[in-house]
Amino acid sequence: MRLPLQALFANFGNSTNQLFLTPIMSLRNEQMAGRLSGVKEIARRANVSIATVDRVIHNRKGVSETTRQKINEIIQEIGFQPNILASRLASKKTNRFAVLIPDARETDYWKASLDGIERAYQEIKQYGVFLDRYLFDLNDKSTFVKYVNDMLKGSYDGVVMAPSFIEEAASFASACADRQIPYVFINSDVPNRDSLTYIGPHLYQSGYQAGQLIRFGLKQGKVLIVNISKEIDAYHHLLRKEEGFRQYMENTNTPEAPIRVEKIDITNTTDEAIQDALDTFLKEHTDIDAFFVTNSRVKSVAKYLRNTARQHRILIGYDLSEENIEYLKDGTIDFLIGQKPEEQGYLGVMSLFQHVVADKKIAKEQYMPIDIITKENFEFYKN
Amino acid sequence: MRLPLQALFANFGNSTNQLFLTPIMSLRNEQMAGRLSGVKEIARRANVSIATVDRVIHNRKGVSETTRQKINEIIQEIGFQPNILASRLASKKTNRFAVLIPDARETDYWKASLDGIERAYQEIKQYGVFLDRYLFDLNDKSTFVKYVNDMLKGSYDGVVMAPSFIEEAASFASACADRQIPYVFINSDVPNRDSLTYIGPHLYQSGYQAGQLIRFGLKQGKVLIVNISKEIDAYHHLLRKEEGFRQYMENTNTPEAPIRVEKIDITNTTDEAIQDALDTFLKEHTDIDAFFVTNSRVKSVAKYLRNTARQHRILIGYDLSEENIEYLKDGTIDFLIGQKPEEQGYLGVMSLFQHVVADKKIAKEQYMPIDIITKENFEFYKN
DNA sequence: TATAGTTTCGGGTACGTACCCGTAATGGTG
DNA sequence: CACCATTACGGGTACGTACCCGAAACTATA
Repeated sequence: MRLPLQALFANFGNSTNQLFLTPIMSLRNEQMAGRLSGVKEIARRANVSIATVDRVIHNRKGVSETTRQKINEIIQEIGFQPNILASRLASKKTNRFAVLIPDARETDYWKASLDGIERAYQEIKQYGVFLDRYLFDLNDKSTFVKYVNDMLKGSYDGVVMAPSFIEEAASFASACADRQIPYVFINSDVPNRDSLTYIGPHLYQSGYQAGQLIRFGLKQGKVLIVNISKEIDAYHHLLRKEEGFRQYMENTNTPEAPIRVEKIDITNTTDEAIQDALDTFLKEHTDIDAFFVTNSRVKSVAKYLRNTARQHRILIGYDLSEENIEYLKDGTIDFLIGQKPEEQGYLGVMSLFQHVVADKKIAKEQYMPIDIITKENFEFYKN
Repeated sequence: MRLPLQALFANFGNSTNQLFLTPIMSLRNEQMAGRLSGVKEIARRANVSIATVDRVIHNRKGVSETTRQKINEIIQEIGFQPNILASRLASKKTNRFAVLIPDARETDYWKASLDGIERAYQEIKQYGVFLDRYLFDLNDKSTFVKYVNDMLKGSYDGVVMAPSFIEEAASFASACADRQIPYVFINSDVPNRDSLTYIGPHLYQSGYQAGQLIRFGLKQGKVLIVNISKEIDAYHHLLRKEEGFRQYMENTNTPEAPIRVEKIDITNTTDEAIQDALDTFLKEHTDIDAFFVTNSRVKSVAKYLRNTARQHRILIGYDLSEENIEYLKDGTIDFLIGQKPEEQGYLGVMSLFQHVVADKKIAKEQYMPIDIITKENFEFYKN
């Protein structure tokens, strides 16, 4: 039995001051208030029926201005908050959401994201929410397009999507906007689109953070940035991380302790191709001290470094995949930067719910913490 | 691949009996709401009344063994999950919880914890839960004892406490156990007490993590551990961190690159006393490269280092207090280890709720992630 | 077999809110 | 002043579950 715990009331009210003054007595008051608050009490005080109070609460017509004001005053006075349990139970209203994310076959990053989506769904489905999941093939843009068309026919009340294919995602977003359907981007953003919210990493800053870690451990020397990506769209995101990383180095470089930055792009993502590319490059550049891999493919670099027993000082990459953690454990990888895919999925669905069902304000950007994961603390993190 | 949601309900579509009697719209609603799986449906299938189904669900007596089995089978078959909204609405049952944590005047660590508690309370109070907050004075053990006595008189259904005074907390725990009241420890544990759960940092491991960070940046040299605490109880917790830290150094020390560890205990926590103590110590030990402060008092060490413009390589401490963040921003502090007090408070209350109200299994230990906070990523973390 | 005691079960109402439907009050028009 | 359209409002039922109360069925005993 799962409870919709975090479903509602996401307001982070820090009005704790009163508590310091009256630590104990607060209960009695609230209990009292709990007993005689509610539409019935409002109706009694305003000398009207429950139905009229209900009309005021929901801004429906059919109430005289005098009565409306009187009721609103009482609502303010007793600080009425509707009982969502009863409310949602009584209204037979349902909502349909859809998510569009990559299929999880290739990586457990998207597996984690889907887990978060499921977790959110378990919590909110009792409130009369339905959720369809569309899992497209990252290697086949046409599946993305196909699902987009399906979704547009489905008349959903909200959409969560990972805009892996930027162009197509942008036009989908436009279509949603036309239909007044709120949409949420997770994992990566599409600039200049009026999404309900973006939930994901701050790419630039996470690269910047990687820079700090490398400089902290290296002091001076030569760093190699490794971009491994087949998809040109995804590549765009890697660039943002690279920018941040380079900027950090630039900001902190001094003549006495310089750090030089090299870079390699690998677009064939088979393991052999990656090993070959690294081998070729490193035969020519024997003085690389540290590696910054801009995504979860860091495992392939780790594999190379371990297999060749190549001397290196630092290896940093992204994401808590099982393979990556293995290399973290054996010391090949020094740091992993976590992007909380599970949390992204969870928040994506929840944000929609908060907006559509609970009518809450949603922050335009919800950046994930830039988790620094090491051999010493990884076991306290979930992906 | 699209996962068809309808599949979930496919099993229930064939029962035609009721459909003829029921108007189409009602059926439609039921289908939409996924409510062909409630007590009513079970009652219909078992050919009994709702009341009897209810008796089985709540293990009440007054049902023949035959009927009970039959109903249980149906419950299994359709995977019945009670609607918590309706359930909690119908039962007038209420629960009363209490929290006992330090007053937030001295530090915003406990402020954050209380925020988390409030956030949890906002979410669960509609389920008929009431919460009392007792905020004791960390400098006055008698307030702790006083509140403990108050709480024992209050006949609560559950308690969350920060066992700052170990002895007193332990005997309180015993008293709760006698009264069958579940209790949760947050922030620090009391060994050998059968608490519902412990929610807080893994002290030893967080010290171990600090060790990794210092070695990563320092390679070799001399480190000073700084324990600043007036309370002998709290001091015990600092020791656990120190142990972990020392163990890491021991595990990784090599003759070529040794790191030596010094230590200072400061028991007078006024700012002047701390400054004096540090000054005295460092006048005699001029070769300290790095500092590990075992709690949030790291700000005082940072203040000293900045004011004296003392050359140092690394400063690590605990907690995201505003002051600490200031020193993080200006580079005096290199790393802060976060212990998620807000999350601790939230989970403390929620765990109690899950256990008492929702009857869910709770993990015996819920360790917080050991967040590594830097100048580059702090803005993505809440305390 | 009548009676009392026990077990087993169903009807019905309540929880707090949503919303349909019917009616009284109001306003405007000839 | 009669008529109708419109506005303002109240009564009542439903949502899915909890639980009270009383009735039926069964068992045991004389």
